[in-house]
Amino acid sequence: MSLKYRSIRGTRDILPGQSEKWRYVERVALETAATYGIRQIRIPTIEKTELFTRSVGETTDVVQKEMYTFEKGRESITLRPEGTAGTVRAVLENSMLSDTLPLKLCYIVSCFRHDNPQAGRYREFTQFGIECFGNSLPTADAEVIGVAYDILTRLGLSEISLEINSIGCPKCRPAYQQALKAYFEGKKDRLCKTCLERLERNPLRLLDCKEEGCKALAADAPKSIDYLCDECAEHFAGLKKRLDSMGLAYRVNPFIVRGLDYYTKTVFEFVSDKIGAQATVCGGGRYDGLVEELGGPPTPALGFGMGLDRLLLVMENSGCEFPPLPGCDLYIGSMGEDENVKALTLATHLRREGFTVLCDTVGRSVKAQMRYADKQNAAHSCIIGSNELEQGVVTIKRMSDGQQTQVALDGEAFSQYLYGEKAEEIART
RNA sequence: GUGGGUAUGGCUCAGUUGGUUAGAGCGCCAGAUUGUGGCUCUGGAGGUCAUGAGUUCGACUCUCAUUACCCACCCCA
Repeated sequence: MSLKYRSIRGTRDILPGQSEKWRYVERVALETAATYGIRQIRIPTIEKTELFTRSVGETTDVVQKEMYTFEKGRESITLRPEGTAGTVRAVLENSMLSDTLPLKLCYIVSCFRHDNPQAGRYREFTQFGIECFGNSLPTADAEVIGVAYDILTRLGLSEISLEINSIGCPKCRPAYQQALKAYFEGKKDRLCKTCLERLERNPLRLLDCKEEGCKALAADAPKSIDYLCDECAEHFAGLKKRLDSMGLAYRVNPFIVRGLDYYTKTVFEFVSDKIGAQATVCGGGRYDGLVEELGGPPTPALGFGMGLDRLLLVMENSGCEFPPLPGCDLYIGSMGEDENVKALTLATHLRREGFTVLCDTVGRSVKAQMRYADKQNAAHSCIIGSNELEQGVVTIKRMSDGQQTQVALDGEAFSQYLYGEKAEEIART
C-alpha cells in the first residue's frame, strides 16, 4: 500500500480508543497538580528562537541539532522543544512574580524535536510539566517530586523508580568540573570519540556515555555530590530528609546529568524498565539561574517534564487499568419514514437530557440495526414500526439480558425509563 | 548522522527448491420464512504482493537501488 500522504516522520495520530486514555491521564495529572495548589497555564507553541538558545543552552544537542526553526519576516521562530522556557517567558511577561510567591504552574504541551524516532521517542511528543518559582528551600524540591510521584501512583504505576542527584551550583560546579577533567585527562586513550570532544566543552556529559569503556571509567570518576559547596550539600540533605518523611523511595544516582544547561542543584528522573532504551518517563530539577538569565529578577525555581507518550507506553506495558469507555444508553431503531422522524425527535429530546442515543441514519434493515446497536454497545434498544406509532407504545429491550419493558412513545416516558435503569445499575455496583 | 531488522487485502500473518486463478483468521457488508443483537452457517466487497530497475520462457519468491516503518547508537520526555 503506498499512500499519497502519510503523517510526518515521528508524528502520529491518536485514534479513538487511545484518545480516551490520553484524556484520562491528562485529567489525573491536572487534578493531582491541583491538590498541590498548582494551576494550569497555556502558552504558545512557537517562540523566538533566541528564547530557547538562551535557556536550554547553546551547546546542547536540543538546540544544536533538534530544533524546528524557521524564518518568518525578520524573526527566527522555533517550535518549542520543551515547556520550561516558554513558561518562564510568560511568567515574566505577565508579571506573575509580583504576586505572592511561590508561584506554581502546570501545563500540557506538545513539543517538537528533530531527532531520530524510536521506541518511546517521537518528533512531536506531549509533556505534562510543572514549574515552581520563588522557593529556594528543599521543601519545594520535595513537593515537585511529590507531584510526579502522586501522578504515577494514581495512575497505578508502581514499578517506576525515582533517581536523584545534585549537580551543584555555579559556586561549586567549576571545582567539580576541574576534578572531572583532571580524572579523564589521564585516561584519554580509553575514551570514545564523542567523549573526547566533550571533555573540554562539557565534561559533565561524560558520565552519561553509554559506551562500555567510558562507562567503566565513569564508574570511578569523581562524583558531583562529593564536591558540593556547603549550601548545596545542605540543600541535598534537606531534600533527602523530606523525601524520607514523605515515604518516597529513591536512589541517589551520581550519573544523572541532565542534557539541558539550566539545571542547578537537584536533578531527578523517574525511570521505567518497561519501554526500551528511552526509559526516562519524567525528568526535571532545579534551575535557580534561569529566570535571571531570561531577564527577570533573580528567582529560584524548579520543575519537571513528564513525557505523556512514554507514560502511556509504560501503563500499557504494565497492564494498568483505564476507565471503561462510556457506552451508548439507547439505540432507537425505526422502519419507514415517519418512524425514522419520530426516532429522531425522541433522540433529540434524550440527548438534551444528557443521554447518549443513536438511531438509524442509513436506512438499514431491522436486523442490521440491531447488529449495529450491539456493536455500538447500546445498553438498550427499541424499534419503532407502524404498530408502535399507532398505539403510542414501544418495547424497550435491555441488551444485557434481553428483558423487555413497555414504554409510552414519548420523550418524557423514555427519559424516566432510562433514569430508572441508570439508578438500578448504580445500585447494583 | 551511524548500525541492524522489516515491507503481501482495514488488522495479524501464511505463501513450500522462482511456475501461471495470491490464501487464512479477524474486521467490514449482506443473507439464513420477509419486525429484533451477541453464537453458528452461507455469500460478497477489498491486494498492480512498498516503489523502480535487473536476472529469467516465467518473479510475491533471486540481485541491486530507492523509500517508508521498527529497533538501537546519540540525545532526551
